[in-house]
Amino acid sequence: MAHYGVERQGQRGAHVAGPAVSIRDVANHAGVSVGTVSNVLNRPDIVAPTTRSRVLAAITELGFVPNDAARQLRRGRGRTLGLVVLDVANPFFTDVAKGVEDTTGAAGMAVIFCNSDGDLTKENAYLDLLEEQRVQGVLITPVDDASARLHRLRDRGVLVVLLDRRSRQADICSVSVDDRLGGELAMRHLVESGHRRIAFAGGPHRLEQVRDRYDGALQALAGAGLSEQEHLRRYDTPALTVAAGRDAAARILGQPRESRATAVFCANDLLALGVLQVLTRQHIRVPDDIALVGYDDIEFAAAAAVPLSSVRQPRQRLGQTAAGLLLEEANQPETHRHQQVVFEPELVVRESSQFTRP
Amino acid sequence: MAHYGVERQGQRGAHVAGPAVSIRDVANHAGVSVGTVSNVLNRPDIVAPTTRSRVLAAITELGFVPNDAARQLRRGRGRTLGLVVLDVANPFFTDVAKGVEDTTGAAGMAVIFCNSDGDLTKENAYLDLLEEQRVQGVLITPVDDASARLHRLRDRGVLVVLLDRRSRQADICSVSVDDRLGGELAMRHLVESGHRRIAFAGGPHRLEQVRDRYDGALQALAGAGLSEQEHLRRYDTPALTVAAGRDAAARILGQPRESRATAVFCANDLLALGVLQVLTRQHIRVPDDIALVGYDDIEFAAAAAVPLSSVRQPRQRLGQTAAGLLLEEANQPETHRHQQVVFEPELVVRESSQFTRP
DNA sequence: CGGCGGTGGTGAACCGTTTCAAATCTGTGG
DNA sequence: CCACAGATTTGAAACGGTTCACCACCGCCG
Repeated sequence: MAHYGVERQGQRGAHVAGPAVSIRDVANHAGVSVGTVSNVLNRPDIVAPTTRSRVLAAITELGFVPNDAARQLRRGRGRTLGLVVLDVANPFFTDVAKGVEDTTGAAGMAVIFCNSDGDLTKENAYLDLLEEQRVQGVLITPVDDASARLHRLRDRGVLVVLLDRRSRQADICSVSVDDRLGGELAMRHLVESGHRRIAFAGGPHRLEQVRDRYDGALQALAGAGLSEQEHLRRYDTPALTVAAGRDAAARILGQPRESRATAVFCANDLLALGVLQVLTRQHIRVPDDIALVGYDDIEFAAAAAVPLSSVRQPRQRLGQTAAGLLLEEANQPETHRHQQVVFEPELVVRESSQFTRP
Repeated sequence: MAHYGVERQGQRGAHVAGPAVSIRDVANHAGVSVGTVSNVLNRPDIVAPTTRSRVLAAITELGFVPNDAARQLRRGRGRTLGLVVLDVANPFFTDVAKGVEDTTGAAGMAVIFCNSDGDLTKENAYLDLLEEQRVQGVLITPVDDASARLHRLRDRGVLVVLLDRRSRQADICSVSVDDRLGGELAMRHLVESGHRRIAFAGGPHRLEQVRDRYDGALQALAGAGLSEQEHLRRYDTPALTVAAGRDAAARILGQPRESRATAVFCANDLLALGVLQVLTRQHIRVPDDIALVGYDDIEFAAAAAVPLSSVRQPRQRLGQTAAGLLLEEANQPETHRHQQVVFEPELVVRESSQFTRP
């Protein structure tokens, strides 16, 4: 697909780009010293009104744009922060990112957005990069535990806040959602709907979110007096994507009809959408033949072939809160206390799991 | 929703963060000069093997991490680049972003991801920020024309590549998809399927993408000898989101049955999903009662309630190509020639528009 | 009229790299 | 034994801001 036509234009690339104007040029042009210009920029109140306006005029006239690298070099730390997520293509994370941006944008900070893709190597590469950038801090959903690496970062002065992951150490802030509870809610709902052969699709189990949701599911089973071996079957996926969901569905449908699961709980909505896609394509009725519950309640869950039951998380709030904690720690280090914020998830029941078999 | 429990931990925030180790410390520790350390970092080949390894040892021993701000200050430009998109929450843009990341990551560059949200004020604020960061370049899908602003950027030495938008000026690279053609394909398909009352949902018309897709649709109509007034009706939306789509659907359904559109062409898939959601909820059959075509062919289009016909764009490739052009211009400014790459879209017909009325 | 407090403004040091001319070292051929 | 080329290494000058000790000036009080 996508043939394309390139149109070459005669324009040569070499561009003039006159030497950038510096604070020094502004000072000359306004007939003041560099220190004064700097003051106009940073503490306008301490410079006399007439001087100030003269400097400001020079600034606009010359089109001066301060060089943040220089500022940063002198001040020690810049005004950017890093956000490392597991998957940009997952709407869950883009919503979280929106929340982060809300908060940081208001504070005039820039976000360097990094996508680890669930790959430890990429995660590390990005952390290196962020450290070289001397970011104020990092908001991260780590691929695995990573606490050693993160503590090292901290010791070097980079603030760290865990996102969508509960911190085990009391000295690192974290903002998360109770995934065990979420898993429990979903599973209890299925059990109470009468399901006795349930599939859990999710992975990699390296991800704490996946493990916790699974553990929560187990707990719900146990709570109902049902055994894991008899009633739950795990279908591991290599990633939490639509494609992985399609694959898991194929495996589930590979089972003989009489022992096949009557309900599937997916570790996130992308998986669930993938599963759903295969089920509908094979004319398997949802929820009548197989019920389905996802996780995250992304916007597309409600718009799916069969509106998807899902476990809702306060995505945007997650991002806002995490960014807020980071900014607080950056700006009031004396009064800041590390904390683990844990939100509560909420089950949203839609058609994909609405009542069924006895 | 989302009550939450905070658990405050006794840990105070104040953290030691010993003074960052600099190239000077490394030099001392290794018994060489700073120049040599710098050489080890940047041109390892010109330093004697024994010295090199001694320096490298010192680096790891002290845990030295180069300060990019200082490097940038000296070199003039940093190793970051800005990406400004209209909507992070739109999978189209996250796929584009993935493409950008592929290319830049391989080149060891970081991406500062900015979300203008279709808001000119935010767009400008982000451009200011990127300029202060002295990014190498900016990949941007502008809210409106913006060429004045972008040229000013350019003149200050920031490379600019237009993304998903064709550049009118020959001196700026652009990577886009032929939106007129896309609109034409979609509309022709509907017309050929027999539809004679068609709705176009999209907006704001400030966005060139929207205008072009609409114009393409008009062209297809004209090509079939059908008049705009009689056969097409525009439903403007304030944004290209699912919510806006739901709203547009309500307006479309507000029409009397006999004059109501029998097909809807949406300027993007998010809108289409919103429309679809309302239609299914109101038990209006798709495509029998109303056919539907979206645009972008995001992953969720195929997994929708009724698999969505859509106009596919090479999203990831768009990002890769744009980033590639930028890097090329940055690294070989002498040989670089500005160019406008235009990809061709492709109509993907699915159930939402599969044949219908005579 | 001299001393004084306060307001504005100055200028040089410094942040951590890169870069480059100059210094030093190592062999080598004469 | 020396001049000389090539290979390494050195040291100091930028880069563009922020910061801070210090200076100049002004009006006021005693």
